[in-house]
Amino acid sequence: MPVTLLDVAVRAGVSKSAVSRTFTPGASVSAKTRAKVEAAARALGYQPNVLASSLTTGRTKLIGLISNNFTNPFFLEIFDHFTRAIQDAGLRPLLINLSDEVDAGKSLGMLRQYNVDGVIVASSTLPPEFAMVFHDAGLPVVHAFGWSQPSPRTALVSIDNAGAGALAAQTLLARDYRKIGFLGGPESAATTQDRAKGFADVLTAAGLNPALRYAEAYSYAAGRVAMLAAQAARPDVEAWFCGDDVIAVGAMDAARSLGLDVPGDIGFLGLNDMAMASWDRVALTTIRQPLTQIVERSVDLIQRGIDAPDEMPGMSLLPCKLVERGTLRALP
Amino acid sequence: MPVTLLDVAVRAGVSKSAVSRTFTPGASVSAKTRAKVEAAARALGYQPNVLASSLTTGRTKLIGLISNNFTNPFFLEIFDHFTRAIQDAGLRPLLINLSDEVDAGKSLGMLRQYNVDGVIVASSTLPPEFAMVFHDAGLPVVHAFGWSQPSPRTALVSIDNAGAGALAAQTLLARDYRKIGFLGGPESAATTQDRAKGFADVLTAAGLNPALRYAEAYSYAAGRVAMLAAQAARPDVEAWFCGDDVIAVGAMDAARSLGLDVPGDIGFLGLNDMAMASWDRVALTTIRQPLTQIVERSVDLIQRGIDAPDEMPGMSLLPCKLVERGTLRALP
DNA sequence: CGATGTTTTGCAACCGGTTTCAGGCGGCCA
DNA sequence: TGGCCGCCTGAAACCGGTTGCAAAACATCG
Repeated sequence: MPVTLLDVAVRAGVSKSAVSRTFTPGASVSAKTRAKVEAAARALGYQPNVLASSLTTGRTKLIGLISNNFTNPFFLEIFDHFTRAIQDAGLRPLLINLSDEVDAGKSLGMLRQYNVDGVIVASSTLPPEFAMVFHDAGLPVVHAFGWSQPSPRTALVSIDNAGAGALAAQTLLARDYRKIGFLGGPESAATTQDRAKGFADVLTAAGLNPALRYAEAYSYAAGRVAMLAAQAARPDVEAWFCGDDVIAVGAMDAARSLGLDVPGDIGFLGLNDMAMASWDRVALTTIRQPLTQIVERSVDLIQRGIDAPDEMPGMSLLPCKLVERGTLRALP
Repeated sequence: MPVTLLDVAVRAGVSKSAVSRTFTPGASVSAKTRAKVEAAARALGYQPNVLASSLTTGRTKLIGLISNNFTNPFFLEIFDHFTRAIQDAGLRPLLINLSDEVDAGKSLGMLRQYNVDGVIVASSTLPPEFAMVFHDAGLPVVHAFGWSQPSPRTALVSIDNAGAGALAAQTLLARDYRKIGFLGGPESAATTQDRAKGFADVLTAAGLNPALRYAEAYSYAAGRVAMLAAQAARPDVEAWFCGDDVIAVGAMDAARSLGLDVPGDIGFLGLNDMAMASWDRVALTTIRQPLTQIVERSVDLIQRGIDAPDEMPGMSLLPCKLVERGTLRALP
């Protein structure tokens, strides 16, 4: 049923090679032949079969897009941007939902069956070793939203997590908060640790001693229970920097359920700037991740990795920006 | 670099065919040969190349997953379920983000290049004709969350939209609302029309005349502006049934910005039951779509379509259920 | 033990492309 | 007009698998 290269060749009265060359950029075909082939191809509605050509070229234009975060609404925005950027680069995303799987080997197996040209790991909770597995298998890989190690062995695009933590601390200090806490995502995630460190360093330098607490997941529910516990343990804290917007919302709802007013009695600062942070009923003051740039840079790096597999992996740490809304008290 | 079938054959001391047959369920191989091959394959870490085999079998185990809704948070849940269900069925999702593209031909071209085995269209705003394009091209297709036509020509899995509208109307009537409105999604979407009709039919039968209004998109912002306009035109309405949760939240925020109390002055009923509907600060009374079942049924139908391409397309309309929270006044 | 029937096996062709290679053709120059 | 060169072209091999077919191996039975 589908029309093949041979069909086009016959109709155009040329060889298979001629047709193939017509569709291969930079190949040697005369203008006359090309015209005949293109006419025939158009008449027949020919679509070259990427899979067949991948056999000889070794290129599928398939990118494995791996994530384990299908519950945090910020990731819908991430997927939106990633799928568009991948498509616009002439590639196609093969999506892998890890759920709770942490064994990269299984994903590697899946992706190798399809000969993907590269892999993008979009996750802030997976360890660098996860991405390394693909690297070791010879696949170009970019870890987006990952942990900024001193000398990363895979390409990495992320925010400067320590910098974001520092910005958060400065933001709270500037608003005259002195009893300050950090409510991070899962404690095991290195991104969380970086944020905590950048945050704590600034505060210690200011002679303060921040409370440090962690939610068990990047979710509303986890933020809620973590804040209930935090309020029991540290009711003195006046402002919390949360490692994620959705955790922040959960935490704020917990605070309100205890009769506290935001930002009157207690302040909250988020991280990400998800779409819902700007809803009236949320109006979360937060630190924005430069999502568009992270995605653009990731796709750019993956393409580089495909074109020049031997180049050193790149690392991009992008700066964050404060977005002022209504969950912190005003500047004095 | 990657190990091929031939490598395994050489190592096991058998022919290519023997190796191929070992990995083909139901093929004729002796236990002895199979053992040798499996040992060799294991030792070499062999992964059969799905793409190469697809050349002869015509099967890629690739499913095109198409959507144009990457901003409605409910769709993150949908993607989560779909990607998992597709993976669990031994298939892989090739994701296409339509953005504003409405020409199915372009997607068809992309997907044919990869010889996908089937297509799932996950969208409540795309017309049935969109899915038909794939059907006409000979590809199994399922339209999930689509419009329930009397005699669908492609497989369809969706809620009973008219039924959901009727349930909404009954819910509002039971709570003694009499001035009632419908704030739907895009007016051009047939799903919206079905919901409006089911809703209006019940109310007309009760001697009432509902206000009908439409938001321009399934988004918070669209819900907000639509409600501001609605309040200007129909300030008498006491309860609105919104065609989507996120529209409902936008509408409620608009109402609050006008000084109205929910549910004291005005009631709201949503549709979907997205995760955030249960957040304290939302607590939206809404009609739940049976997401898990819709996804399961869709994947089931796609597999049927692959196995028996000539069968009649199936249609599944699943019932919805009311989820009571805090945005409607209590039952009398 | 030979005849017959049933598995199992390898060869070779094929899927839809790409690419090497040798030769054909036309153009240019002397 | 002949010779040389460079650009195009088609034949054929190949990518990594699958599968029809015929022969080999094995099992069964009289």
